[in-house]
Order: sequence, then C-alpha cells, then structure tokens
Amino acid sequence: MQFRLPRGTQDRLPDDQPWWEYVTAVAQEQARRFGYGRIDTPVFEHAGLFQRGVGEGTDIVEKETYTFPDRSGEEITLRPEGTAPVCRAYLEHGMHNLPQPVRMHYFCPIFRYERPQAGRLRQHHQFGVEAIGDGDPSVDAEVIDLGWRFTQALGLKGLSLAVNSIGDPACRPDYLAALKDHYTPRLGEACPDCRMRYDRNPLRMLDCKRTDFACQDLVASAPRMTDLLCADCDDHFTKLRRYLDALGIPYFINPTLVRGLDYYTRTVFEILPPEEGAQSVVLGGGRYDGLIEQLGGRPTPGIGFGSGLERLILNVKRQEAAAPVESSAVDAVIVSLGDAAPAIAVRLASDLRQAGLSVVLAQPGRSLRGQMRHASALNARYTLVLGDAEVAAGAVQVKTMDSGEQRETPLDEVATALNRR
RNA sequence: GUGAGCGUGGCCAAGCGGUAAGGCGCCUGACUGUGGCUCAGGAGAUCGAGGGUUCGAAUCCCUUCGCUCACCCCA
Repeated sequence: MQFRLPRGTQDRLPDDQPWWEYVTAVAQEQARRFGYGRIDTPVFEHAGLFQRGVGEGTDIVEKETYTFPDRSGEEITLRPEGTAPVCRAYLEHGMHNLPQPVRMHYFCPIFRYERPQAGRLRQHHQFGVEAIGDGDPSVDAEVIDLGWRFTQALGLKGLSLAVNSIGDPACRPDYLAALKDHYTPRLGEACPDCRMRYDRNPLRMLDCKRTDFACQDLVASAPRMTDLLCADCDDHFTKLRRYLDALGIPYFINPTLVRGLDYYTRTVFEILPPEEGAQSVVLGGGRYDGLIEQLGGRPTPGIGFGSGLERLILNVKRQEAAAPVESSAVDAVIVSLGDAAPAIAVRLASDLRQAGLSVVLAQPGRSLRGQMRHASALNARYTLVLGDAEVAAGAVQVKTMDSGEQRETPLDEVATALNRR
C-alpha cells in the first residue's frame, strides 16, 4: 500500500461515529446546563502565542509543537492546547466588556509531536471549557463540577478526582526554594532527569515516577505546597474544598499533582479512570490567573480544563458504559428487476428522499436474491420491489423486513405509507 | 527522545527454511421474481518495505517504516 496514515493520526470510520456522537452530545448537554457557550478558534495560530502563553521551557512548546513557516515566512503553529487560543480570542474580541466570567466550551483537534501509543496521539481531540474573568473559588468549583458531571454522565465508573494547589507568584518562589533545600543534600541520589529539573523546573521533580533512584523517597518526604501557601492561596484552596464538599463530589488531595504547562496557578485537578496506565488522565485542568496578562492583556483570572475524547471513548468502550447507538439503518432499499424498473426506481428513491426517508438503491443488474440480501445486510426496515408487473400496475411491493409481510402499494402512496409506520 | 515485543488477503488467524491452512466479511448459485439459517462455488495476500544469507525464505540476518507496551510527557 502506497499511502498510510501519518503516524499518530487515525481515521474515524462510519462505524466509529456513534461513539463520537455520544460523547460530544453528553459534553454539549453539560456545557449547556452550566451556561458555557461554544467557541471555535483556528487550527493554527502565530507561533508566538504558544511560546508566550504556554511557556518556552515546557516540553510542549520545546519539542512537541508542529511549527513551520508559511509561504510568507510567518511562523505558524498547529494548536497544541486549547486554552491560549481562547484567551487570545477573549482579548481580541474585547470580551472583558461582557458579563464576567465569560464561560465558553470548545471541541477541537490538538496537535503534538509525540511518540504515539494507546491513548496518546499526534492529533487528538479535546472537549474543553474556560471561565475567564472571575478569580473566585466558586468558579473553580463550578468548572470541576462541570468536568465531574460530564465524565459521570458518560456512564464511567470508578473515576477519581485529584486536586491540588500549586500556589501563585506570591508563595511559589518560597516553596520552590524550600523544595530545592530539601533536595540539595541528596541531589546525587536523584535520577538524572530530576537533577535537570532541580534547576529548570523544580516543581516537576514531584511528578517523577522513577523507582530506580531515590526520587520516590525524596518526593515522599518533600515539603508540600499546600502547607506553604500564602494566606490568599490558602484561603482560596480552603474555600474550594468547602464548595466541593457541599457539591458532594468525592476528591482527594494529591500533593504531587502538577501540570506541564507554565501558566497554571493555584488550583490544578485531574480526573482518572480506575485502570492503571500511563496515559490514564481523562480530563485535566487548572487555574491560570497570569496567562491573559502574559498575552498582553490586563491581569485577568481564568480557569478551565481539557478532556481527551479519544481517551474517554477508550474508557467508555472498556467499561461498556454505553452501547453504541444503533448503527445507521436505512428506511428502505429499492430492488428493481427488468428493463423499465430501474429508471422508475431512481425516481422513486428521489421522491422518497425528498419526503425525508433514507433510501438506497440496490444494484439493478443483480438477481432478486442478491438485491434482497443487500437490503438485509444494510438493515433496511423496508424493501421496495419493483418489477415488470409492478411497473405495469404503477405500484411497488412494500416488504416489511422484520415481519416479512408484503403488500402492493401505488407509487404515489409509498412515501406516506412508509412515513406512517 | 530511550527500551522491549510485534507486522501474513478488508478483518481475525495457521504456517517458523522447501515455493501461503482456516474463520469472518464480500460476490455468485441452490423450483428463471424475494432477504436474514443452511449448503455449494468464486474473487481476494508473494507474507509492511528494501537489502542480504541459501539451491530455495513468510519462515534466518541487517536496514527502514508502522503498530503495541513501558519510560518520558500529557488529554
């Protein structure tokens, strides 16, 4: 075979569609219930948006981005995450003049140059949500609630919600210093990656999963951000937990939960399915109070999440949480025999379609048996048989496939007959 | 980017050095106009690609591409 899918991409075949329709319908309904309107942004943006917004030092921007010059030499990047473009749109369209916070949701493809494996693709799709313009912890709770309701409504069982606070510019520097002090005397025992992170991104050391070095031990005994939050952040986190308790949403605090993008402040959270696995996070997000300002706007708080549709579907299938919607059966297949019938069949099909029915023509050259088999294989509700006798009578045999009943019906009455049943 | 396993017709899958089983699906036929069951037949792969070893390779070796899993990262 000469051409194959580019690595890490996949075709969504007709049989896959019911799953996508199901997940997006559930997402849309939850977005509607929470008052989050839809926004669509371009698939590509100026490269600078993500360099500035997501952070130069992050893996995503540093080595996972699809960036290239267009024909004018402009550096273009295929959207590697959903938040920065929405914030750009918020600024560009003066949404600070709307009632705050501005609540939006989106569905979009995401591109990251990664090594693909199950649940991790180079092009994947996210359902995302952003609430921009209000820093109150009640908004954090609302967004988490929306994410939780969404995944619950999909029918997924055994999900867990992890939350954490990673502080803000007022307290994080002090925490980072404390964290480094903790590592300094035993830095030689940490893995090479953590030794690198020590300088470049200490927070990420908490995320280390290696067991062949002292990392796990170091992480377990490390100071916790939640113990060193400044008064404002601590208050924020306390209120958030109160709201979550009031909502009755089960959660646990994971003090080692950090996010890979630079713009996060205070609240971060993830929803995980019960099965263990590397690519398990099904929904993740957090607060990004500094992002809008980084993009050139006035200081504006925001919070949101992204949720990977492919991973969600993977889990829905694995748990058999929802049966795929009945495969798209057609209303009628038209079977024609003889010389005159095919032309009349074509016209009949056209008329029925205009009456709102889904109609497929069986191949006229095939035997009656063959055409009937085809109708059966397509799961048709009715088969319309049109042969010389019917042509002469100006009628068609309408066969109900389930019952096998068949009756002759005048051509001009077929549409109403089928619509009625 | 690192490591490991795998790659046979549309799908699943035998064969593991002598020149490609089987199943599903598809098509045809079984009183010349009636399907879903059954039966019979048919089309369809040179074994991911390229190179090498050998008298001979899907079966051994190398390279490459892809898939899967773990690391990493994240949705």
